Amino acid sequence: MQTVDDPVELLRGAGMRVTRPRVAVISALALAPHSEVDRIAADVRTELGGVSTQAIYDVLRALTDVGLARRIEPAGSPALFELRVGDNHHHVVCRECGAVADVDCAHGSAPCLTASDNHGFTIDEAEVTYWGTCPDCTTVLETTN
Amino acid sequence: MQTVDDPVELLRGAGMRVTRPRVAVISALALAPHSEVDRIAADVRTELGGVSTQAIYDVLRALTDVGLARRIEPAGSPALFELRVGDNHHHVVCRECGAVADVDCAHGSAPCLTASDNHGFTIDEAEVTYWGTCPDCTTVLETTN
DNA sequence: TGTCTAATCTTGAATCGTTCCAGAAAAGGT
DNA sequence: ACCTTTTCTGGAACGATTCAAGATTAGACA
Repeated sequence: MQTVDDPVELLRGAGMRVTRPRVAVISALALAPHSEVDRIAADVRTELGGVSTQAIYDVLRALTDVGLARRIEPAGSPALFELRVGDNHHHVVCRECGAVADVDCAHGSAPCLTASDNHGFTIDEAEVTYWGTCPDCTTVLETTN
Repeated sequence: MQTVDDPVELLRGAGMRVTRPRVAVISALALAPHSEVDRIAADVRTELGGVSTQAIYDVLRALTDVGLARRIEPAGSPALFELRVGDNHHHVVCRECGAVADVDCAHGSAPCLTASDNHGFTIDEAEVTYWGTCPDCTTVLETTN
């Protein structure tokens, strides 16, 4: 899973131009999945020096458009990005600190697509967000009480 | 289902003050579930005249805090509100127009709480969002092609 | 029924995340 | 090397939401 594919390969494979900001963004996401834009921008700047916020947004949009990255938006959180795509996995989000972890789909490959009553909608994706408390925050809460 | 409980009763039952804006917001939500703040504000103003946007936000927060309303935030959409609470139901969202419909949980009462690997998280809710195309937009898309 | 106080509402400004715009820079095919 | 198209920069703008301070009001209690 943690196969950190060469960013250059990924970009070429998707028929995209290889630019420093893009490579840096992919590297940043490989090291820190579920990062928000600010975090990604900070990481990229650490590596490259000055890069405009706009460039980060543009790169992330380009990556998600071609399917190299995925954008998730848990309620109350800014957009988060990850490189793991195409396997219909889900997420657990910590109510306390916002930490996010991956969760493989519990029901197989294309599972949750079954809604009891779809109201005539054509459903193509089921997105599951588990809400709870992460190990760290659980510890803190117990200590506090 | 469409039991439009008396807003005043609901508020009293929750130990909340009964104010015109609150009653109007509840009425608006009863008639148009899954409304965004702007929509709710418009409906409330139609009924009461001038009400500040802030008041709408305050009322909605108060209602969600006591559990009379529920806030949902589909990715890319402003917050939506509904009165149907406590039954762990889910939503279908139209990718084209943003229309939202309710979907009863397919797996029973407290179902989706089972994650394959919870990474040590304590999970208390599973939120499912189905993405697809609503009947209206399906028709339009077919006509266009 | 009048008084009092905490809860609520108004007005207006501020914040956050994100997008739009126009021009400068640069990747990569020819 | 050159040229076209894509990408990046800088700065302004935007929508949704929240913050802050003071005026108003619902409802408990005398």
